Amino acid sequence: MTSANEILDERNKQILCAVIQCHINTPVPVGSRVITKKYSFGLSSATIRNIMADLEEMGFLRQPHTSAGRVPTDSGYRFYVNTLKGKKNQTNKAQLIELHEKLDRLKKDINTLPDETSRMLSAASNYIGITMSPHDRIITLSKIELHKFRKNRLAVVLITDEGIIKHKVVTIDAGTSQKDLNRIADYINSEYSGTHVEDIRKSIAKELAKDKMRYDKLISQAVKICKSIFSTSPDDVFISGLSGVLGLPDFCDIDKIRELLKTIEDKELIVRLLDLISASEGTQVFIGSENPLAEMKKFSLIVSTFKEGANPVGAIGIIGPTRMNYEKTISIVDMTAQFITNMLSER
Amino acid sequence: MTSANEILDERNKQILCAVIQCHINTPVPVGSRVITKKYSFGLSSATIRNIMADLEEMGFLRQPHTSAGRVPTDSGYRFYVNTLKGKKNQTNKAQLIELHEKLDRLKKDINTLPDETSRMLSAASNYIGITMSPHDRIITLSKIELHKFRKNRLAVVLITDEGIIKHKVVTIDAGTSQKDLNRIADYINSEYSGTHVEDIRKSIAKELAKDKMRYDKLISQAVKICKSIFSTSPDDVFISGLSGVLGLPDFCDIDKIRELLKTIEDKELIVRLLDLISASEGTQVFIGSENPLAEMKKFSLIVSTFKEGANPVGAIGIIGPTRMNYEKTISIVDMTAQFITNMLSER
DNA sequence: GTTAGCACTCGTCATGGTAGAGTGCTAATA
DNA sequence: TATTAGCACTCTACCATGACGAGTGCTAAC
Repeated sequence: MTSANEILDERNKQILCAVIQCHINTPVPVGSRVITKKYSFGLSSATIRNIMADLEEMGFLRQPHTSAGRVPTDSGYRFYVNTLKGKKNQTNKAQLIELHEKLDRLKKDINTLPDETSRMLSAASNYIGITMSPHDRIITLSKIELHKFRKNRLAVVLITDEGIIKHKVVTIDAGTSQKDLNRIADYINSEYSGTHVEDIRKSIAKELAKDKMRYDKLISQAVKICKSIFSTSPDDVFISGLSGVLGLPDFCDIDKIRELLKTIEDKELIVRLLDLISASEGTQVFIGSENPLAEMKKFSLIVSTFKEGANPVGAIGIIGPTRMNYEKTISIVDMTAQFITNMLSER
Repeated sequence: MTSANEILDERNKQILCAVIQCHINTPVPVGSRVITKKYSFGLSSATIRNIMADLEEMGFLRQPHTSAGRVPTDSGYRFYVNTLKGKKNQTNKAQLIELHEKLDRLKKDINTLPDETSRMLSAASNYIGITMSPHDRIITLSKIELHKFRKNRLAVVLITDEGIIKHKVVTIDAGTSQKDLNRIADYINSEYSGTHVEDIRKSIAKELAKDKMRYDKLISQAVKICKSIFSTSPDDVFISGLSGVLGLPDFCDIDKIRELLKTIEDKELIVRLLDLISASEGTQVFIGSENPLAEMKKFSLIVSTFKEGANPVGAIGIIGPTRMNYEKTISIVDMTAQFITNMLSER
């Protein structure tokens, strides 16, 4: 917040950051004495106490109970994260190299990439890694294939310019022959190849709205097929690192765990979340109550998008406790997104 | 175990079952008094106590500590489950109908069926539902399609007689044209259509072992492609109901939860498990230490397979605490497997 | 073979007392 | 005027204690 920058003088800012760093390292409320010991502000614990009382009044810290140390509030963390943005990324070089190596090992197949990436994210951060495959809005049809089997089943396979493959089984009129289907496929391919899938859907909807009778039976079948395959599905969300996060002292409460699991299990929710987020550019940080999802207001979320050329083709992110190592985690998410973007452009 | 049937007389069996039923209903050790109150064996608590001491000696019950009631051991549950097998399924009629309705709502698409089913299983049982799509061993190639994009990328799409679609992206020689690929696809389709995928893999391996030079470049490409797409992947495992299970008093221990999550997160493990299991017929019950997976020896597992004609095309199961409502859960798994088998044969 | 009765064991819960960490306030200091 | 030393106060965590209740095992009587 700029407001925080206005209210706080340099010294108070430094002490606030010190408190937060302390608390990120050790999951207990931090008292005035530890600050004087660990940092050399040249101030006594009494002075630190006064300042911490001020910071509490301003809403950056709070006391779990009287005569305990202080813990940061969401706005405290927010201030801290904002100061991080300003300064150059300080993440450990060795760690950086390790991350790069891990990323390099990811196969260059965009279809397995999300799963691998979410694993990698959780391993690197010790929090929960999530990835989402591209939204239809930004993927481009390369080819559609239709293959009939059984008497009235149709396998529809969609391949995009980005190398993404989607498939679906739909039911069709038993009368439709494979020859008809080939004609339909040819029609769609010639008409829509190179078009964004989202635009195809819109176009199809428009055609549907017009007088249906104007089209012959085949086209109406084609429209039906397209309509069903071009709908979004939450199958493309990958989440990992659940078991690891339970080791953190922040997750000692079983109800909190349940809440988290419930949110994460509902992939529709995560789709909505990442969808919402991929509208913006760059790496974003949501701290506790800032979280767009009500179910996640006790956790923090760091997300970014990766791109193919100018189009964002997917989102990645990390979910963790609000008491999170923001510096490290932000750089992991940021670097991963950039790395994947580069990787995709190299192909 | 038949050994139990030999050792135990009718009365002892009944009391053992009574203790187990009590404990399934309320998650506390059961004492001799509650047995006399809830059941009318016409025996005093003292007699029940003596019998319970006998049952403990025989390994069917155990005391968490002196002067606590008894809880069943794994062999206790095993005995109980065996008695269930004998008698006619007593599950609540209303529940049965509800289950049927839920199952009916599942779409008849074998590609979305596993996910939907696992959800349904967990909702019906309040435990964890898992499903696995068919193993290659038992699925039959209907058609393979090859589609080139970018300069050296190939989308391989596999459609089986069962209606299952699999896809993969592989890297190929940039020199291979779409025309060549069509020829390869034609070759595979003519040569292997109607063959079990597992057999195709074996055949391919054999051809590879022979002098490679005997085949022209195209065939060797084809072999390479087949080899890569016909490998198993753990993407076909669906798990749900995690958050629900945390409400159970059996999961009050955070370490136990972590153990469970770790097992479940590693889908390779689950693949191995269900693979192992689908070798046998019918509904199988694994109680605690009976579990084939070391990581799951604190939980119980009930599994079954569903079939397409004579071939099992997938496995379903439920994971829960050893203190599980076996009667209900077994019937849920059993019925679901049968229902899906019927559904598939109707198509 | 069954049962009543009794002594015994153990976990749970409420109580109280102590130690330690950390605060807020006040008065003294630079 | 800002800082600090000192002190009283508060609250938690921890431990020991004791009462209570649930449940057992054993014995003697039926």
